[in-house]
Amino acid sequence: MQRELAKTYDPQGIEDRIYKNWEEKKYFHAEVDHSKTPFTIVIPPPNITGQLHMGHALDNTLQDILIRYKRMQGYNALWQPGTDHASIATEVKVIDALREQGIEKDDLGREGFLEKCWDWRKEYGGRIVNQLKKLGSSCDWDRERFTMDEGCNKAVTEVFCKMHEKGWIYKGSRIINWCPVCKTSISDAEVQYEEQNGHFWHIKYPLIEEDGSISTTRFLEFATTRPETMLGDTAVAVHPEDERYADLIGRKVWLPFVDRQIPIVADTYVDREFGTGVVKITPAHDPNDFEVGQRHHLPEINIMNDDATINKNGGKFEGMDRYEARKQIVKELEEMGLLVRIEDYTHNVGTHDRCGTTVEPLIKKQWFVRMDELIKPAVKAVKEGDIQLIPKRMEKIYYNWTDNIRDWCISRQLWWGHRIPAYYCDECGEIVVAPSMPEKCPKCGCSHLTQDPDTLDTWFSSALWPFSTLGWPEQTEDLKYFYPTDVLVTGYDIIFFWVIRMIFSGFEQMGERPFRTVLFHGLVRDELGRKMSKSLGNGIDPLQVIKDYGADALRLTLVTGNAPGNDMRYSKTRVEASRNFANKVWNASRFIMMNMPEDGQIPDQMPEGLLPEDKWILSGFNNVVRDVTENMDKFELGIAVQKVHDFIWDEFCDWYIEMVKPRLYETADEKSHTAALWTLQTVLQGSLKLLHPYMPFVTEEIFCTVQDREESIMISDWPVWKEEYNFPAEEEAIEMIKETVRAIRTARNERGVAPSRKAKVILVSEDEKVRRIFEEDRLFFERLASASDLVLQADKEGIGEGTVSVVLPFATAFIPLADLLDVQAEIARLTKEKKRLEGELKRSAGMLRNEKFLSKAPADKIAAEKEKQQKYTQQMEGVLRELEELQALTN
RNA sequence: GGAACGGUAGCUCAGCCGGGAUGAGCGUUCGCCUCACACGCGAGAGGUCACGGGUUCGAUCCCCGUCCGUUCCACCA
Repeated sequence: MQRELAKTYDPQGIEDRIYKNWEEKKYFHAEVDHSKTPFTIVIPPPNITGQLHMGHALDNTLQDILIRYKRMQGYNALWQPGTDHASIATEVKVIDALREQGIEKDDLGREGFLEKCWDWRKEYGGRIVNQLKKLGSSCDWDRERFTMDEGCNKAVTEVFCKMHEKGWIYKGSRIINWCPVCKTSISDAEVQYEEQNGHFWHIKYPLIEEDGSISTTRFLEFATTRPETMLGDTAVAVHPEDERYADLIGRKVWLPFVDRQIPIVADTYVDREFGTGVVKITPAHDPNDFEVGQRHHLPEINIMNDDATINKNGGKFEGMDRYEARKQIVKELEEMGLLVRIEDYTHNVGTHDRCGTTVEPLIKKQWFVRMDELIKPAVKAVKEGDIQLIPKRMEKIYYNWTDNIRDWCISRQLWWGHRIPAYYCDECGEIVVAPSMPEKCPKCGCSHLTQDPDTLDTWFSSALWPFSTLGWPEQTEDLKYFYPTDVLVTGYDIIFFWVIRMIFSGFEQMGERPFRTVLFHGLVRDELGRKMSKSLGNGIDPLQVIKDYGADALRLTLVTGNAPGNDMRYSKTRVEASRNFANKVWNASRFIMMNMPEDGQIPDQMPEGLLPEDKWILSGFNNVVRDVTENMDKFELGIAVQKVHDFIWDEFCDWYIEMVKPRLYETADEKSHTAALWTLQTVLQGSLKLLHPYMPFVTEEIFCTVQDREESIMISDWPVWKEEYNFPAEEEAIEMIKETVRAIRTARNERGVAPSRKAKVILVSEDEKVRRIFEEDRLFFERLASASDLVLQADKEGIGEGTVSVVLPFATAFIPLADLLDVQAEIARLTKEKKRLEGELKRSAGMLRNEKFLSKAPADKIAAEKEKQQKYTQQMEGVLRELEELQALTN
């Protein structure tokens, strides 16, 4: 049984071997089993273009902890994995890769390009999956899905057709956000506002006089950040109650360059206080102007091509880039005397979150999802608590979005994605939405139809993920059994993109919430608190961390000391601390293995003759089991793992193992020896189980390989609180000894006594119970307190001068160290102690003298305070006695 | 403009749904290579819990205000 084990735990190699074994044994696989309760998590599907970053590492660590915990608790735990086609992200990458080979997207044509995308997916789609495995993720890989696999495609088509039929998906001309580089529309959620330094150009348009001539004296002045849009102006607006312009409403101004006369309209949208109180109106290129235009039936003049160059509506500026046109227009306005001044101006500019290009709002015919009705059940579910958001404050962010929701633009002018199942009749233009190409046009009967060239927003398919992965639209057994899922774990940054859309899709398609709980986590930032980003180059590669420190260390680091929804900082020293803990666990186990009997046999059941320290640690373990389980059920994973960590290190290793050593080295008492071994083994195993969800590899390595056990820890039973492990009396007794040991150590330390130098300890206590406790535990007490001999007595009989005294509430310990005794130093030490006790007694007395406290505070608080006071009083008496004697010596 | 989060030991952060700050890791001081572990052991030092009010017998915790930091939403042209 005894074998050579490395002095330090080295995760390299071990982790891969263990993971492979888990996979081979099919431990991650879940099947419908009505004898068990399901527990389901669907993975936020990583992009196929993705590389594992710290955000993924955190997200998947949390999911793995939950799924492993529930699996051990006996749930039928399914972690449904898969990847996302990531429409635009992938398309951009493929285009870039092709360009390096000198190939343009259009050269290949749609079919050819899509082939390249699928090649890409084949090559890189598995990469992130393998990286998730390195982390230890216990996903059911047999069920791996892809947002563009056959089933998901079917789900997308089904939803599109159903919602179209219901009138909730429609095609319309609306103002949308356009990316001139990606040449596609994007949704509101994909627009990122960035503060930029720009200019505010103050411009004036001449008034058209009554006789139709262009005035040379009367102008209407306004300001704009985008002068080039004036080419598309179809009005200027003032506030209806603005006296300055009251007489001008209904008249016209002259628009230079395009030589157009445009009306002055009155609209409350205008803020009289801002600038001159005049706004130019460009309905085709500004969302607010668009609305003004609708109200006043203004023409919408699009002045831009898809690449943001000016189109033929821009007259002589046709063909110019938007910024070039801007420059030119400003210059010419100045020459015409229509430029009043230029002001520096900092404002927010909408950019495309993928490529950073400034988006252009413009009018396009696109497909939209009507949101007003769809969102209602999603709001209700959160309001009524059917879906719980953790932390709760995320609800405010959620409602902020749902309350101001706008229709969702879902069509994209991209090729990689789900092609919109709409077909146009080449003859009559009829639109048919159907799962597949109709034989002929239902209106004119001709057989020439063309499918809509656009694809869907990538989030359209992700929104269906919780049920499409389980087989929907088929009514599969999996779907009935595993849906709704239990927990969704994700970052708060995709609450709008994904979480909300899954919720309303779940209600709409399944008639039920997609998950009960959403556990949000924050961002992993760098050591300086900055966001990790490619451009900053401050990203930390989790795979490198795994290589250097092990997956367990990384996982522990990511979950320790972090509360839901809060951002955290990555730091190397924290990973090192985690690695050190893995090593600590390893060595504690190594110690136990080294002391196992040759045949490895220890009793299964609790043996007779457990000593107080055995009962103490068992009781402590029992409490940790209860607390940790409670914390985990509340998703307080950081707190839970802290408790496991502290128990293993501070209680089990630092105290219990040290207490038990004499019994292991001196095997004279067989019964005591066996009791110690059984306790060590029982508490170690239980602790490993509690730790397993967090640190799956090291716990498995010890549980299986080191302890030579067939069955994996990951399918073992989660510990439960047991009455037979509950020993409150021993807890109290051992705590008393610990306190004494610590006080003696401190006193010796202050005297500069080396630990190797042992001295006699005389413990004086009138309390017979106290003396009995120390008598029973003298074996380890002597060792821990560096006592050569422990003498117990009821009074100070026979204690001579030259002893260091350590005053405790229940006893006083005397250490004869005549040669080292410095009376003045002793007096100083005791005086300090006296001062501390005086402070405590004052506080306590103050509270207990306060009649309002006595009359209003709960009884248990009062009792607790009285107990404290008594304890301090006793200790104070001892300190004063000792001080008196020492002072007598000096006289 | 609206909102949220954070301000606790030198650093990074837990915690506190009102009752002595025995908080954690790292760092630091002193002593130890003590037969599991120096990725370690023992013992310390270190905090007006941002500031000002209020509620309360009692506030680091609840309420209001202020300052500082971060973020989200809106986008006044």
